[in-house]
Amino acid sequence: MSRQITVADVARRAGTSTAVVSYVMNNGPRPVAAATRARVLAAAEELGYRPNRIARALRSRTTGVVGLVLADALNPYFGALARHVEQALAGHGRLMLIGNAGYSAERQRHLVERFLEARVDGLLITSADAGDDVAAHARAAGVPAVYLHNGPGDGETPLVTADNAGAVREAVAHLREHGHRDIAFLAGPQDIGPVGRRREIFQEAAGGRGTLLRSAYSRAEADALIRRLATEGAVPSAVIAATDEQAIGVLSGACAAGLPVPGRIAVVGLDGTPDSAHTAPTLTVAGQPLETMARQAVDLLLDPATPHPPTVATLVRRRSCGCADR
Amino acid sequence: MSRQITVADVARRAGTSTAVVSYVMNNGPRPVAAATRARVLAAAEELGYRPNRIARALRSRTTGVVGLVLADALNPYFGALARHVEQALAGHGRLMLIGNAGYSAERQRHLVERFLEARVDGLLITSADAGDDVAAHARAAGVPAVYLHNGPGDGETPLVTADNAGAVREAVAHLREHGHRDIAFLAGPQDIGPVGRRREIFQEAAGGRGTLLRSAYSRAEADALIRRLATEGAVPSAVIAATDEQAIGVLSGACAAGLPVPGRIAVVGLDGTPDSAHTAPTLTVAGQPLETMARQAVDLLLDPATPHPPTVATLVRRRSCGCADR
DNA sequence: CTGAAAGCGCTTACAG
DNA sequence: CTGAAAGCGCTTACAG
Repeated sequence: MSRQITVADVARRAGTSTAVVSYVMNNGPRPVAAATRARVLAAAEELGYRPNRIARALRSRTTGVVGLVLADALNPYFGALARHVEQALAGHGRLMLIGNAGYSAERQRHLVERFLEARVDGLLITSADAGDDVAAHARAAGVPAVYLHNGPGDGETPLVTADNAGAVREAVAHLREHGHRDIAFLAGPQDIGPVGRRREIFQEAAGGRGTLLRSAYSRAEADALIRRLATEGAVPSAVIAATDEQAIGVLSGACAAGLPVPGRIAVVGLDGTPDSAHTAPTLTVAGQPLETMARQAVDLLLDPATPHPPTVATLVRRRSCGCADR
Repeated sequence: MSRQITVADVARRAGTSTAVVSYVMNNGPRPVAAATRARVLAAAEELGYRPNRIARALRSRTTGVVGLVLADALNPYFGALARHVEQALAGHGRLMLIGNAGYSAERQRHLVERFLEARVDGLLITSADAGDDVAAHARAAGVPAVYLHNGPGDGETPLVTADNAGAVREAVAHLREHGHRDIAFLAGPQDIGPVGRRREIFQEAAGGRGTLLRSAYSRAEADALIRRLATEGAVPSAVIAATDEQAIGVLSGACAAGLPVPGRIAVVGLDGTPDSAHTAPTLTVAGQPLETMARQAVDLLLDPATPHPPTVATLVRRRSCGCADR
């Protein structure tokens, strides 16, 4: 691998200056005569010129890279969000640096610091807990940030949230249509963040009649919980899980314990992850518009003036609630 | 946000030169007197100095960033691989640029080109089809590349694969232990790549006695296939799915069609994704060592001399094959 | 052990 | 419309 081809090489071959090469490669900011432009393009092509984004970034102070710090891409809720964020960024010609913080505030800070060193043009934070306000850190460095899913909500940093209230209310109303009066809510270990809010909203919507269950936000823990409830004879007839992960765990736990879904226990999730469409039985969800949320967050990051109407959850009737197969 | 703090600022405050600041920040390559070092560190701390990796990269020709091009992070097999790759890279202090090619050879080429422009230190390719040899493109640019999961296998670019043969054989042997004689194999639409090889190996292992089924590598298609088979009365008593995605689709399709798993149809997957542990019923898999594969690929990328013993699949007995619950 | 200075490959005022 | 040259913030020979 010989020395890399630079603007100087292209300029020489095209019989022009490096400035003009730059103007051609970037379509601006100065106009270039059509003939000159053609010569430059030809020279670049012939030499196999590949612009060095690093040099460009140093000079222009913009890297074209956005950093996404997220809790855990293996959780399909975050994974789907990440996927849609990448797609939205690609639509704007941006590259994505990704870092999983794995529910650790320290690792989250570390990642943000590394991303700032890498001079990302912006930071997207999709975190499980809003432990400390990492966006403030970014802002102090002059880097715009947007929270997606969860944030301190102090109005300083834009925040795109799920429609927590709408999702819970849709789920409760739908289960009532199926005749359920005593609905259980499977919350997380503590009521923090947007998912914590879902518990509050549930208790409002249920008018104090609901049972409260708790497990970690994981399939394994929700699965174990249902098995335990089965041995104790304390299985509710309907459960709304704060997250799809928990709902899926309820499904596998119910299966293991021999509890028919939805016959013995109806289940509804509140995320609307892609996974929910292919469980056994298929999972009814009050689904969040994950793609819209991701796009909105990206648009907001790239242009803070973007309007961002509140997200709205939609009920997706599948089989776990008692609806018939489509 | 005022002007950014540079090595020059730190040097001035520490009463030394920028060279020394660099030596201190990088722990080399020249030694620095302890007292000087302390002054530099103090100055950097006081000024809130944040090294500019872009400038560093331009000069040192190394960015500390690795690009991962993968088929689709929403597929848990690729998603888990990506997660483990990131973890392995983080262990080496590297950042990860990620791009989903989504089964499009063109988008894959585009991503590789963008990553090369961004001057990644290396490229990891986890692709569904080895359409064209993008690693050759990287190598031509002087950037090392490693294929993970699938590659042209011409020996030019290192390749870390799953243990396809081992997985299929374990699955067949185990289903035989359960008394199954006629085992069906759910292959992809065509037999390409490593997953395509699984079909060949199956036919060897089954001694020509197996039924061949086909569907896209997705939950939805496998689900639809099983429902159709149910209406036709052509459901096999045991099926090995080429991918966990398909196996999970079989589970949801069987549930929808009222076919008990494993009673009416036993199911085994060949990936060992995290998802397989929490299906209903839980999915027995001949699992691939995804974390080891990811780590190996990263080690190989960073140091081509790393030994890489062949991966070995392990049978994980769960309920879908007919084994009792743990 | 330390300093002065060149140079990585671009972009962008500035001057023509 | 085009060119000559400065400068982005580092690292690294080179000289002391």
